[in-house]
Amino acid sequence: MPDQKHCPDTHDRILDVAERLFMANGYEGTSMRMITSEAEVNLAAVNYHFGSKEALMREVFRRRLLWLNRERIVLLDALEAAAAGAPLKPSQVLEAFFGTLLRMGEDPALGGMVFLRLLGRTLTEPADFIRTFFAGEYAEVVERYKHALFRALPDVPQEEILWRFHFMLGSMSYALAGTDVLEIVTGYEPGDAMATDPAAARRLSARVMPFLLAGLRAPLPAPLASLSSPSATSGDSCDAPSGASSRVTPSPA
Amino acid sequence: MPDQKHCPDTHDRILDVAERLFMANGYEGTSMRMITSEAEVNLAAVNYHFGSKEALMREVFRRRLLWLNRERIVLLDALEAAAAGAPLKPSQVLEAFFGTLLRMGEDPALGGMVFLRLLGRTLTEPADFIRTFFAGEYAEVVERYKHALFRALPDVPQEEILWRFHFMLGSMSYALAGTDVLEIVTGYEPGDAMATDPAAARRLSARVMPFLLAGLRAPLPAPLASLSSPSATSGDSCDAPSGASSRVTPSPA
DNA sequence: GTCTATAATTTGATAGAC
DNA sequence: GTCTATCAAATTATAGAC
Repeated sequence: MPDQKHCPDTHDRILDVAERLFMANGYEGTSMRMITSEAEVNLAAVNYHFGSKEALMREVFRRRLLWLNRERIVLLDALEAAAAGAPLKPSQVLEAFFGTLLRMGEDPALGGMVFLRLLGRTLTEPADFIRTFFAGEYAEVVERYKHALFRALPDVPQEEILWRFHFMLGSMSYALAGTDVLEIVTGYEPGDAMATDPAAARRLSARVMPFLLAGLRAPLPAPLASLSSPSATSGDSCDAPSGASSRVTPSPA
Repeated sequence: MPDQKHCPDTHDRILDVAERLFMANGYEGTSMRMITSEAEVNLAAVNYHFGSKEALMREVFRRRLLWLNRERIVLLDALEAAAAGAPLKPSQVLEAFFGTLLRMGEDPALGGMVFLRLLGRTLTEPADFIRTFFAGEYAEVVERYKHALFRALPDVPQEEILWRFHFMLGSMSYALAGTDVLEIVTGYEPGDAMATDPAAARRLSARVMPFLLAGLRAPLPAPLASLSSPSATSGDSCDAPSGASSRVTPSPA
């Protein structure tokens, strides 16, 4: 157990470089030698400080997710205390969950855009040890926010809310990863300077939050009667009602 | 150039196995030996038929994307011909673009859910050669659908439409990859039987299409005046107007 | 804590017989 | 087209001196 207070440089420099390289090349695409040479530390230092490559990967996430998910809980506690028993507005829940995430992108001390992009791409990398690790790190915060959304949208079936939470995570994850076939949109390349610009988080936030909120409160799909005819199953029933007038109750107040 | 008409088995069996293993383990996480042993072909067969591992990866996608993006163009041509110059409805454009994709998941001959999940996770893997390849494969179809959306939503700034196209791709990509921290939602594990169930595409379609359509037609964000106060930048302005009454013009007819 | 040296495997690719 | 045998390089990890 390395508990010495000396040389926080090496330990943290490894984490910082690993975070950036995992973001740019993925876990499998990044070798220990790439990390140690760029961090200018000895190859054996990684195993000394972290034990293995997998443990390094976990630690890269642990130091960020610890802050993120704790902050999310604190914010939700504060919102619910202020609401005094009343349900929160959907926008409040989304702002607490995704706004906290996006705010990390503006603060290099919290990982900045480098960590956000790493998180975005890692959420679709189903290496077993990462999935297991994430499941543990996210268990509490997901449970809390699920129920906050259930209360915020009492007229939407809970299963539907879970699906939409899923879709919102996807939009955010993909937007953060920032590797799009629509290069025009994001305007940056991976590893680019713009890709790690803290202002990117603010620009993204202004665009994505209305999108997420609208999707979360979308009219309910038809009770999926005719699943036999593929070309008529989806989309057609969703044009006429476009918002507050449909089955979904808008947030109170 | 392998042009012989013999043994389509080996050639195609390599592609099928590679598709499944790349889906489950990613490109870097899948070795040639894993592919050849599972496909029960000789190790040298891959290089004989495809030339290299990178070329194999490209061919895995090429045979699917060729059909997908051609079908998307054909469908859009038909819709625009039927509209006789009038703009399409947003739901028609989404149905042609994403509905075609989801329909691949129901047909094993088109790759089924295995290919859809591979595509979903690969869109966030920014290995250079994959990005370059995708850019070429998607160039035409993206250009066509961009302009179809511009026409379908004449009152939404084009840049905003591009962002929302981006977000929609993200929801879809992430939902297809199916590796979520909300395990309850999807209910399947990667590599699981349920994960490759053709019915999964229909279930997903009924859930995701209304979400995408609502997000695409969300109220426009405030002109982002106060970017200084992070907690008030987003979300708060999006509660009151929840749909058709806002600045976004609903689709014609 | 840092470093050198190296073990033990695995990787993508190829030469050449059949 | 298929196969065996093999190369050259890269990988994670560790032992042991300082």
